[in-house]
Amino acid sequence: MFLSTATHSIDAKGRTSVPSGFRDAIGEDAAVFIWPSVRGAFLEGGGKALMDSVQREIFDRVADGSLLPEDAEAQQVMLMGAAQRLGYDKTGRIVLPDNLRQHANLSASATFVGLGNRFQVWDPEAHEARKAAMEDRVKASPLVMGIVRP
Amino acid sequence: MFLSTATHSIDAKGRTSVPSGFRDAIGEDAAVFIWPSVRGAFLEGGGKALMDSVQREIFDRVADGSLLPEDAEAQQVMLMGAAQRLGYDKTGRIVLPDNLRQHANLSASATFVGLGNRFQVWDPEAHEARKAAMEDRVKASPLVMGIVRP
DNA sequence: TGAATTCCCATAATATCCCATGGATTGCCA
DNA sequence: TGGCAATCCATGGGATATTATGGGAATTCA
Repeated sequence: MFLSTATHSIDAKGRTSVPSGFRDAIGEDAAVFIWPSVRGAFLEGGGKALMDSVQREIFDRVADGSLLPEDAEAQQVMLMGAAQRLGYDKTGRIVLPDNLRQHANLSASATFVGLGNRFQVWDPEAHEARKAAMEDRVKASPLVMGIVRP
Repeated sequence: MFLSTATHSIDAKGRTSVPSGFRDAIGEDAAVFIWPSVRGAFLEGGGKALMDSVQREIFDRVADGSLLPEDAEAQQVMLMGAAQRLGYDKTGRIVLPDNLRQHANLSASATFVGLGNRFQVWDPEAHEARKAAMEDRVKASPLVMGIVRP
């Protein structure tokens, strides 16, 4: 499970460390899958398990009629077509390709945000602003915590 | 799994490199299967596993009555009948036959787009236009990401 | 025999691996 | 509980391997 938030530096080679907790969540195949979000200037990602889930989810929805084949293909193009498999070395580092860096406006460092089954990568300042907005929204919505089924 | 997008040059002999990530996804039999799309000026393709899946899928749908035998044969003609098995050499290159090149209007380079269990091959500019359209479509349709079942 | 195709080698750019280091945290044991 | 040792983590730099691509030699086909 991808948990917590960590900011790591991006060195001259474009390398950055995947948070160690994320690596534990991924399992044996040492790689993350990252793609540009269609919803803003940040990256989305996960492990192999997430990619498999996405693929199955798209298939199932087309099969049960809740997603048009054209929409399914659009999502596949924007997700699978843009996603990169980034293997990390023994020290847990990936290299962020230029196109991903540019999409998220990443320069000296990157903020990894765990979201359970997936994670996001933000420019640190952009994430601060985003987080403030999220806090307001949470306060105005029905909180899950407190009424979770035991 | 076929992931990411890569544009590779087509040299004077008609050779182009299959993206290395695609080769990893294919396995031991060093070949891709490519055919002209019936939906537009691009190519569709995959590995041996995809061809087997397509064949089984067609069979199953005929068996459960959701596909007419005549339609099944039509699809077989346009898919199996048009598909080419293109083996790649030690450096990962295939030669794109003329009929495929012409169908997709390929000249100096080809863009490979991973779509999970399959991929597409586009002329680079055509793919840019297509991708923009896909992005609009994605923004207007229910996103799979974010609500993937854990 | 001529044209096309396949195979093989070369190369520059890039990505990957490997070792080293410092800082912080954790664990252990008195 | 306090302090020392060991471990883990993030990061830097250099060495190695891979990739994409060009060109030539060998082979096949008509």
